Amino acid sequence: MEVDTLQGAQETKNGENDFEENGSLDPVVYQLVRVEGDGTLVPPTEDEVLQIEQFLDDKVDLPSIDDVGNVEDFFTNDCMLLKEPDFEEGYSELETNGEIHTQQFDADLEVDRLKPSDDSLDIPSKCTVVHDHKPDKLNTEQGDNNIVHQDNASTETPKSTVLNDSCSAEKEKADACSRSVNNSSTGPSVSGVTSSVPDFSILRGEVCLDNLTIRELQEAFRATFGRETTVKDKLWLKRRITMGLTNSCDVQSSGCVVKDYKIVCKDAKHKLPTIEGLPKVEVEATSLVRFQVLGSGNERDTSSCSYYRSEDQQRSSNRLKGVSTDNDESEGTLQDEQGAAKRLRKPTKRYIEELADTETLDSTGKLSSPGKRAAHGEVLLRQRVTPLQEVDSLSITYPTRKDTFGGFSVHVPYASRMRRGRPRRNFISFLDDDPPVECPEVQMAVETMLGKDGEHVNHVSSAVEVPLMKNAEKKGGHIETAEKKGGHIETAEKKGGHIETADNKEIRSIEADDICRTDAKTKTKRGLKRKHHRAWTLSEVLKLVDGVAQFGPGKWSEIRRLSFASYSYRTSVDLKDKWRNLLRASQTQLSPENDGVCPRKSNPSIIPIPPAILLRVKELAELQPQAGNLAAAIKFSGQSSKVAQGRGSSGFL
DNA sequence: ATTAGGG
DNA sequence: CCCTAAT
Repeated sequence: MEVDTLQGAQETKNGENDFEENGSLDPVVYQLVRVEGDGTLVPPTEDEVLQIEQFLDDKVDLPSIDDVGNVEDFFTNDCMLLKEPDFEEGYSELETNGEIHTQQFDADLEVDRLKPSDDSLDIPSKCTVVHDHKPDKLNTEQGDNNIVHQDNASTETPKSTVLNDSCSAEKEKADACSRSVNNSSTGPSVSGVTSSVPDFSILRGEVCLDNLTIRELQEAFRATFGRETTVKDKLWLKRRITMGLTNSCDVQSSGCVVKDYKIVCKDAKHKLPTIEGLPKVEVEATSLVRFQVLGSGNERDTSSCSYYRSEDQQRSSNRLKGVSTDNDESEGTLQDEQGAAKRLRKPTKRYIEELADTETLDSTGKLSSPGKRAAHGEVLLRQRVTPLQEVDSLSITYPTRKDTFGGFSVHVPYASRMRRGRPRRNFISFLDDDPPVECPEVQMAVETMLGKDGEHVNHVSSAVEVPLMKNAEKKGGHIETAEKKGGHIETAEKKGGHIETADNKEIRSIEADDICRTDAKTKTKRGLKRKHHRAWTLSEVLKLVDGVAQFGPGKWSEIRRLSFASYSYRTSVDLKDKWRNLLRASQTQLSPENDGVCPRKSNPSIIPIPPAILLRVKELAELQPQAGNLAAAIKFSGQSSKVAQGRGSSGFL
């Protein structure tokens, strides 16, 4: 047997980094290793590394500028990430300093007075203690793999009882929640159609999370995250679901209503206390967290619950049945038009070259049949990877390096520390030199960044800071001045050269990736250095979806400017690509043929995109009749088998 | 410079 | 993600 652990080594700083003092976390250096049965540490595979990094990434991404000021919620969320009780195996996070958590909890409690009973503060009782590896105490916390593990279990074993129960429960809730609209039965009825597909209908329409039973909450959780949970904790579930749907840690534990996968705040009074300190623009400006205050504060949840219910559920039933009938006709005709309207392009140069290559290879006898795409692809791939020709392509041959931590000497792949690392630069100088007096948001943002910074900056070699400036000059400082209203940032931009601001409220430091990328691009002629693959975060996906909902598909540059201002590494092309993938995913993964069986489930390191989001994607795709699914439908008609199986990278984070 | 599409 | 055509 083997146990996978993520071992963390903390660099102690005499409590200087206490949260209370400067708002930053204790820096923790994580290193991913695999602990074999005999206790030896073995470097992980690249996939594992990436997976964990993604996990960490996600965590760090959470308090993105949108959530400036909600520090306590960041912690809450952080705790939740670590806390979830229903874990069994997989990677665990070992933290050498158990006090960190309690610190966080304390802080959380302190700030979070309105939610004194917030259960998410519970310290997990199922912590496993790993001994002897470190002088400090080690707490294992829930990792990432377990999530997937759960998901597998859930997809493989249909739980009819749960579904049935949720059906009846849904009715109950409908009764309790609404005075009219008795067709609510249509909603629950569909939930039984596919047993293995999460019942997203539970999130369809307007649902008061407060009124759900634990089981319903669990179902909603499953609809949100695509995996099951055994957590019995209502508050936890509610918060988690809310966070999932709103993609924010800025959630409240009660008073929230889900309407079509979006969190609708019913009660303005329930707003978090921290928000009051910030200008309202801050909250409203974030397209992501759209707290729509429906009605006045004294309006009760139940009253408006039923309001949207009827039409929503009708829509949902239609949708779940597949493409509605009346749409079929119009879409059919539209398809042709669209297909004709689709951009035509002549074969690319590369395509021609590839053909030529194939032929030459074929003539030399190295490649048997030029028609076989697979073989062709392999050849091309090999050509691309051949290391010897490009000496400076450092990415190809990284064996392992010896690394020591905790007195252990371990071989660690270079890849694991080649990149990663969030902000690689401390803002101290920036703060000192350029005090943004009039802009409290910026101040808070910087502080938050510092908090984030502290987590990672310590294990980052300072070497990257050198090319940073150089790079900043080259690329104009990576500054996004899209909607800058005041000029006071510009001083900072001259100094730091790595500040990206939009709306005067989003600040972000350039990542080493950017540097590597630009460097590679300018240095080496043809980008043999690929942009580092950054797995799409759930939050990013949500931002994208929201952006599309807001600006419409195709407005990638707009979306990037407004919704992705804090993600300098996502280009508009990236957004476009991701959206395309999401579309595919929404069409394959949600289709009944797939029977909800998550494709590629062989690889448990990949988290499937929550079905709820996919549904939103699908909605948006249907809503925008111009392109999307129609064009795709044409295409799929040709090679439907491939698509039906849902291969390809779509649908996963 | 952006967008769409193929790979 | 990358590349390139089209706009």
